[in-house]
Amino acid sequence: MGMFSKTCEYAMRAVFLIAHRTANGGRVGIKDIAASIDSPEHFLAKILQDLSKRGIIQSAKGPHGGFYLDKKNLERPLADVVEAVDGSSIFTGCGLGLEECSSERPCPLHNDFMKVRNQLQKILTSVTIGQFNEELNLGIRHLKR
Amino acid sequence: MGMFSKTCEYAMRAVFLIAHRTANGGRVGIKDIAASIDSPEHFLAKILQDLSKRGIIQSAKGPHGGFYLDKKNLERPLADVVEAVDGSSIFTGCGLGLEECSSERPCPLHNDFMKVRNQLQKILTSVTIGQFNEELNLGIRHLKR
DNA sequence: TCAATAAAAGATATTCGTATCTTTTATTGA
DNA sequence: TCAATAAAAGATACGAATATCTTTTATTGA
Repeated sequence: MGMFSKTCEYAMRAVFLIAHRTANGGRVGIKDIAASIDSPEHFLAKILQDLSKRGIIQSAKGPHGGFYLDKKNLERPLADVVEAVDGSSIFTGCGLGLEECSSERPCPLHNDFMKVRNQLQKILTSVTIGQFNEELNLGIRHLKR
Repeated sequence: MGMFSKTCEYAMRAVFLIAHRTANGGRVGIKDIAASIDSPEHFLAKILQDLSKRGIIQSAKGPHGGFYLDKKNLERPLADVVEAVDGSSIFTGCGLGLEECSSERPCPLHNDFMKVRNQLQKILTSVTIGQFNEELNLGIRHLKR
């Protein structure tokens, strides 16, 4: 696996896609999303249900229903999605898996890993969900394959 | 999970411990290692068997047997351990899990993630397995809890 | 040669992330 | 009111990572 769980990868791709597709109003359905980001439909549905319950994305049932994002959520940092799905351990956990690793009681890699984690956190908190809408429109950023 | 698999975390802690314990000759047994890094003994045994087969660590059977490291392996970069266990995807993979993510066909986070991965790779290739022996002796670095 | 030691190897079990399928609930428009 | 739509919710399945236990092989020293 990469830096994040598969679940989290799908979640990030999905929120980017939803932002891109609904920035000008409207909603996008689960089938459409799944096809657009190349993810298993029913599995993604579970993930989006969860994000919806947490208020990170919006959803509506029935005809013309689907997923969308309100203004506030468009400006939300991607870190919120990651934290909702994978937890905050990616930002705070020890690289060697120690429970009590800290500056006072460091593992061999503590100092080095702090830098990596901080950089990662900086990126994920500064990137917003809606930030790539234009580049996705232009087709110079991709969410599948 | 964190940045690496649990298997990889155990592997890293184990090689640091073996280096620390056998730098001045001798060997260290699996029970001792497992207790010293707080890992399940039989599971760790499998991991070390694999590292041994790959030549990243040395082992000897029988009385006074155990695991150890030769001079060459002491100077090996930690990246070799990570790559042996988790593969190289941590250094090269797309943050969003895309197969064909590249500078020519980037995902939204491609540029940002390249920096993180490069920094990680730089750290893991510059850190050697034997680098922390002294600090482990002094008890200012830890490998358990 | 033999008994003790310790890793290697094999078999099996468990847990969790991932995935699929079915049923239910809410919404819409005719 | 009704049929169609689409997400929510529930149940189940699958596979890989994690973990445990047993048997085998190699080595040592007496």
